[in-house]
Amino acid sequence: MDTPAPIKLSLQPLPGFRDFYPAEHAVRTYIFETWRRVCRSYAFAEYDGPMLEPEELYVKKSGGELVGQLFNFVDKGKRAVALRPEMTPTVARMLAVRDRDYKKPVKWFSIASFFRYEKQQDGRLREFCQLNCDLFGDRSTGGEAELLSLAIDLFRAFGLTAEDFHLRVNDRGVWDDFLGARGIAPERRPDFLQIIDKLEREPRAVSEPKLAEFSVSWEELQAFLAEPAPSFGPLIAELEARGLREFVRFDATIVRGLAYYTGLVFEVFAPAHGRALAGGGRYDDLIATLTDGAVSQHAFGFAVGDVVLEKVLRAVPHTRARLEESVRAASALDAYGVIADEARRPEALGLFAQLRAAGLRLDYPLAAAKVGKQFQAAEAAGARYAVVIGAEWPQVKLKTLATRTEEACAAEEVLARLGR
RNA sequence: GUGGCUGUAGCUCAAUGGCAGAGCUCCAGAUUGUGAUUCUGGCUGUUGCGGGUUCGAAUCCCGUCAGCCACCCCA
Repeated sequence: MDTPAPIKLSLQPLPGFRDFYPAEHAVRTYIFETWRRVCRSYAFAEYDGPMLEPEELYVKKSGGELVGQLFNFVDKGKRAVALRPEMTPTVARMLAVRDRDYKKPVKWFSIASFFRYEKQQDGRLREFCQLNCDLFGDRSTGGEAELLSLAIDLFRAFGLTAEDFHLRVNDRGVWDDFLGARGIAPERRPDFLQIIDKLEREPRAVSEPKLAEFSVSWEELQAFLAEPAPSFGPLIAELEARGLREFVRFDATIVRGLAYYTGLVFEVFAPAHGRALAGGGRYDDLIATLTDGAVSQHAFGFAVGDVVLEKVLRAVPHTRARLEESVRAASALDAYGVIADEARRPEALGLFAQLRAAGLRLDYPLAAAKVGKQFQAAEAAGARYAVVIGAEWPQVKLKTLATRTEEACAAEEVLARLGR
């Protein structure tokens, strides 16, 4: 029996997890607030669900294969549980339980953390955040266009343009038709879609033999891909009416990896990075699957991850500038209180309390400090004004830091002068 | 899960087998009622961790952990 080695406490977060110090947290807040603003403008309502779910919820819908990537364990009640790897099964479950309580269509969004036990690499962590937007109880082209439009505006809101991203849209139905016309059994559809999904990443020499197993030749497939998409006319018209046509491209090779997608699928693609910023699709059968048929509801949704989005926002100069300006503005103080005469600290504290109660963001030195230091602190905090309290109380001085101009006024006038 | 590269001060890095260093940051002072610049001083290390080779290891070897990158997978 070995004596256990003394455990040295690591000060690092676990692999794939992140500490959010104020600078990083401010960036995350900028992203989250932008997401919220856009979602609300589309009349989507925010919800959340449990971070921990029965492992079964994820196994049931896609078989046992993904269990190896779940962040799962057995709890003290001997339950097999998993930290949520995605929101869709949770939101589908929530909708199924209270289906009758909500008028259709249901438009919901959430901003939440997700987990997967994988080796981390560029843009992939073990904990990450996602925005999820879902539309239930609607199967119209108008609803699909609405969600695609939301997906576009979510990225335009950060300053990204059609140069930076576009949607790649397809309908899995085109492959059902393709396979049906060739007499290929529906059970083999997932395997076939796998080949299509990897078409872009794998060389022809790899894909061609796989296609041969379905009696599909390389030339035959290329000819099919070259055909114009048949049934997207109404969707295109909807997008054209919103002035969003340029953001959308139809591409039959987009099938998305998830097993539960049934019809329209899409991803938001950043060509300069060769990466997907978001992905989603229609999953009309999932709710019925989860409830063993007790509830059936149309569903269409997508998710946006925070990691790749932030990477892209930092890489594009104008979105980077916007991000940095927003972070700076969010943390800047309205005023810094300078206590020039410690004998007046009680009066100063009283005034500062009033200013804060009025909603101003204000800081001041917690202990006696030289006036020079206090102005340095005011500058470093990005304060717009310095309120100087000294021996001349109840007269105070109000200094505009950017212009270095100073004026005297009565203490009770400060709030009005600061413009609130 | 597989492979490649990399781990030295809070950060960026130097030191190629011979005294562990620099810049930046941070703190203090020059400057006891006004921010810049400058100058001066100060703090900071089990060289990721463990073992091996050697008179001597940050340096060479083995293992391990972590990070980055590419696979695998992608909810």
